[in-house]
Amino acid sequence: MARKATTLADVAAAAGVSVSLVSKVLNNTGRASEETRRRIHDAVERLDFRPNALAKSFARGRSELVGIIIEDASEIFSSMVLRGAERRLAAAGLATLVCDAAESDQRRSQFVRALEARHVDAVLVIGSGPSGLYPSVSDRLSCPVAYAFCESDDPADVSFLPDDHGAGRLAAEHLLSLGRTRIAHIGEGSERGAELRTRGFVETLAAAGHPVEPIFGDWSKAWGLQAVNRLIEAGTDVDAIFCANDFIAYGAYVGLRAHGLRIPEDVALVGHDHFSMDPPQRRSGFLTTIDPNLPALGDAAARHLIAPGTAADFAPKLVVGRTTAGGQAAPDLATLLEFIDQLL
Amino acid sequence: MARKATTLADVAAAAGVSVSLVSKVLNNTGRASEETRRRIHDAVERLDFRPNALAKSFARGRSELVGIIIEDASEIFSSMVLRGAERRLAAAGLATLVCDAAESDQRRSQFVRALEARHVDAVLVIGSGPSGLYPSVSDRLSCPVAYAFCESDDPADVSFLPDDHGAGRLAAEHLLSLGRTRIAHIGEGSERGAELRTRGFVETLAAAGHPVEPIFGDWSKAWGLQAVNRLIEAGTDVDAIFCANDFIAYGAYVGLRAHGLRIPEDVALVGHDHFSMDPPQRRSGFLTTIDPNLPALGDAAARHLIAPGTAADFAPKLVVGRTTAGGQAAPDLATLLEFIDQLL
DNA sequence: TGGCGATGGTCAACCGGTTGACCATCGCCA
DNA sequence: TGGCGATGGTCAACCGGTTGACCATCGCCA
Repeated sequence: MARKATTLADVAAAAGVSVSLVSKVLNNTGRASEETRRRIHDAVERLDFRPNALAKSFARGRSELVGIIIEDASEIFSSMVLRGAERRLAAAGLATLVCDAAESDQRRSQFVRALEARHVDAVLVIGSGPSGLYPSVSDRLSCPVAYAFCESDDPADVSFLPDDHGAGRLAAEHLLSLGRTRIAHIGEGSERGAELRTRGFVETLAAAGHPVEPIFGDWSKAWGLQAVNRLIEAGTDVDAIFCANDFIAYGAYVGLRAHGLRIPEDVALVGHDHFSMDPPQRRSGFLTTIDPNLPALGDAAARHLIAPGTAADFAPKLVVGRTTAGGQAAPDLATLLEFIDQLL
Repeated sequence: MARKATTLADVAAAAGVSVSLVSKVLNNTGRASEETRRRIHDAVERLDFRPNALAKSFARGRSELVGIIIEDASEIFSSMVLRGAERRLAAAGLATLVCDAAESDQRRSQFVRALEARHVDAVLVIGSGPSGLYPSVSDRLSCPVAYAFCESDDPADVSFLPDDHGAGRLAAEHLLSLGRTRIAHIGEGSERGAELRTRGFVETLAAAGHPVEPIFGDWSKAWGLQAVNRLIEAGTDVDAIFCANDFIAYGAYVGLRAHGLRIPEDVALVGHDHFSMDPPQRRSGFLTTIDPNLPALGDAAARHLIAPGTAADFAPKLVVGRTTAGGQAAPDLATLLEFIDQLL
């Protein structure tokens, strides 16, 4: 414990060469004979030399640290983005300094100053979705900055947003591919992401000759239930529904079942988000849904910071479950129990 | 952007003093006349000097960085602990390097090495609850280490665990204070935390002359529902139930209502965890529950690292809701809708 | 045999702070 | 008037790497 760590100088002495040569050999720069390299690596091994990252950073003027400013780390979507970004950065040997700004201007400013002081190599901002513009912090930082899961209010900044329009299109294409034609959409009425999903969905269906009259509420299961009741009471004849998120879809499921409709035989059901809130692990297989691929979004933003220009795909993915897949066997007992728990 | 940052030397030149004096004045060490201090602070202001944290850390041999190894950052309980720890560390000017080990030995080792290389000042390990012992990493690190939300397998380490036994006691005391006497417990049968809650609950009631026969299942709403059915079908006469977590309590609520029982008039209901999984924000007011106070646990662990010996309280807290509080007005419409959504 | 490029290495400055040793000056007291 | 402690400051080494300039030696070719 705390025995003086071995330094480059120790290694140099042990190998009988200069400190600078050791540095060069370990960084694969400069020339050295095979014999000398071997002696140096031997010494490194014997003395268990691990370079002092602090000194290294200082000497290089690069901290090998990336700052991440996140508006709400406990929010599930942001945290997915964060997770994807962190993995990519860690793989590149970059550690991350995560700051939860908690929507506070003061905390945000404080963090920006702290990150600047620590000379981070780059900063990634993770916002709280596509609603509204994020106040740019780029001019207060002297390193590259990228914005993920939000759009900077400075057009010069690089922002990464999920493809909500594409998500809607994907849902529409899936339902069309199943031969459904009497299609409804239960949307959400206030957020930009929902609006884009609705547009992607409606436009794709319109182009295929199937006009849709979306109806709008909030993100809740209660709204999904209510919306289905409203559709059925109005006599609307549907064989497929796309819901703005999975909660709404769960509510819709209950509503459809309550009216004696079979899923997917009578009505195919598609959600969006690809997660159940019930115990932490994701469950899949039940609800067909669109996965917004948020870790890939974070990954793409991180890659942009590490190596600008690298192409990265973060398109939403269709996840087919039993609410659209036809002809599958009856659910087994475990699945059934899980499902009851889901609905409860 | 990227204009050469001002250094101590710039400030010293501007103030007409030596670099070392500036350093001493800014760190409040060493002596200087009022006049000189003023000139230095003026120069700092004018040149917008912000010390290079990288150089500072290097010179001091302290990184002002704390490593946090967390087994699953997306898990709600761990993340509460993390949040509490981060706030405390940030308040002390310490930035955190968070590593999500994802239960992988390899990643864990990798992180330990990385943290050691970066010369972090301390390391906090956040485990995944009181089940099992956490393999100590202290001997691979040359800085203080603390364990939160898990217990290290090395007795020499300092571990912080939630007081599950106290949580059970708290639930029992609350129900007793309401005059309930025919009390049941719906427990969970596999995890150590649940076991401790059960013991705290049962022991407290036994001491008060009210023996309890706990029944055990899993953490699900389905189990809560099933357990209530089982109790009622067995003819058990209860006026209060403590459930191992909130999910079970929700299920129990549905079961009780289905049997026409009023809550809290006929049966008082207490859960544990203090969160609803439905949309990210916590909702309260409905279910009486025990809050394990996990942010305070994280805070306490962080304080231990910053200033060992500091007393810190992280006892669980009783949160009284409408499932035990009697005599309150009927819920308003908004609450009712929220509740329906909760149950769905 | 003289010149030149390649090979294998050393030297010293530098990154930007911190810290202990040291020094000059001043006022006060004996 | 000599000595001493307090005041206000400077000097230089140090933290542990990195990097460009430079140098000696060697083999090869003209």
